Amino acid sequence: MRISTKGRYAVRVMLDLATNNTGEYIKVKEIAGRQEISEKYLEQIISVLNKAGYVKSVRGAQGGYRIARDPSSYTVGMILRLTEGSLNPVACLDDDVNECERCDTCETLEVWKELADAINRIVDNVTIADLVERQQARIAGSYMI
Amino acid sequence: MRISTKGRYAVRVMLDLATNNTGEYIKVKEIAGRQEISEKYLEQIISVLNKAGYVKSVRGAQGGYRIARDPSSYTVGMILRLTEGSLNPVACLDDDVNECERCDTCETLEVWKELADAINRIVDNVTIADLVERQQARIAGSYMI
DNA sequence: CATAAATCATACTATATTGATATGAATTTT
DNA sequence: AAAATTCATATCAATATAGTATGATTTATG
Repeated sequence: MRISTKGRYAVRVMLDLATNNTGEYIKVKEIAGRQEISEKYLEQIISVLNKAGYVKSVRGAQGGYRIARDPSSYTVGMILRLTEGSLNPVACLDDDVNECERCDTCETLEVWKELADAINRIVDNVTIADLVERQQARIAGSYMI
Repeated sequence: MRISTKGRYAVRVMLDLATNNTGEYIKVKEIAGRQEISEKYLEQIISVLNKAGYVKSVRGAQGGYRIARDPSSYTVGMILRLTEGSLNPVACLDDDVNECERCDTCETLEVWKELADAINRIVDNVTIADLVERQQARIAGSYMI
C-alpha cells in the first residue's frame, strides 16, 4: 500500500514549479537540485506530466518547464493517478463493470470500495495551491520568535 | 497502492474459518477448495496467521485450523497489517520518530498522514464478525423472491 | 554557422516484490 | 506401518521499482 517515488516526486515537481513560477521556464537541473532527486529520473517523471499537459515545456538552451494552469486546478489525486496509475486497493474496482467472477459473493469488496473512496476523497481534497499556501504559512511562521 | 493477494487471501481465510467454525479443525485443503486459492500458497499465508495466534492448529491426520478467538476481535486492519506489513502510504510514517531528513519542510507529509489515518480508520472499523453478518444477510436475502 | 544548453526518447540494469510451486520433515490418527 | 496432515524452506518466473546511460533533437547565443 505504498505510494512510489514516481508519484511522490511528481507531486513535489508540481509544487516546486508552482512555488517558483515567475513566468520563466525552469530547468530540470534546478528542480532536481532543490528537491534532491536524480536529474535523469526527474526527466522521465516530468515527461509524463508534460504529455498530460500539466506542465508546458520549451526545448533547447534557456528552455525548461512551467506549470500549465493555476495550481488550484491540480489535485494531489490527479497527479498520483497520472503517474502511479489507479489508486484503488484492488484491481476489480478499476473497471466500470466488475469482471471478478466472485464479486457477487465477495464480502470484502464493500470494504475495498470504502477504502478506495476514502483514499480518493483525501487526495482529491488537496490541491497544489493548498500546498503552496501551507508552505508560505510555514515560512512566515518560522520568522516568529 | 494495491493490497496484495497475500493480505486479501488472509482476510478470506479468517472469514472462511469464522463462517465454518463448528469446533472441528478445518483442513487447508477445504479452505483452498472453497476459496479457490492454491493450497500451498494458502499454507504459507495461514502459517503467518498461526504464528500470530490468530488461528489455532492441530498437526497430523484429522488436523487442521480453527479461528482462535471470537470473530469480532479481528479487524480487517489487523489481518492486513500482519500479512502485508504497514498500511502507511509512505515509509517515514512507520517509525515513531520521522527519520526523513526533509520531514521538517515536507509539505506533502500532512497529506500522507491524513491518508494513512483514513486508510487505517476504514480497515479497523470492520471486523470478521461484521463480514460474517453481511454474508448471512446476503444469503437470507437471496431466498426472497 | 557552430556550439552549448536544454528537452525528448529509448534502452538498459540491479534489486525487490509478488505469487506462487516444490520438496520433504515432523506429527498424529487410524 | 501407513496415511493424512501441518510445518519449514528453497526455488522460480514474472513484474515493478528506482534508477542510469546514451544519444537524438531543438533552440538561444557568440
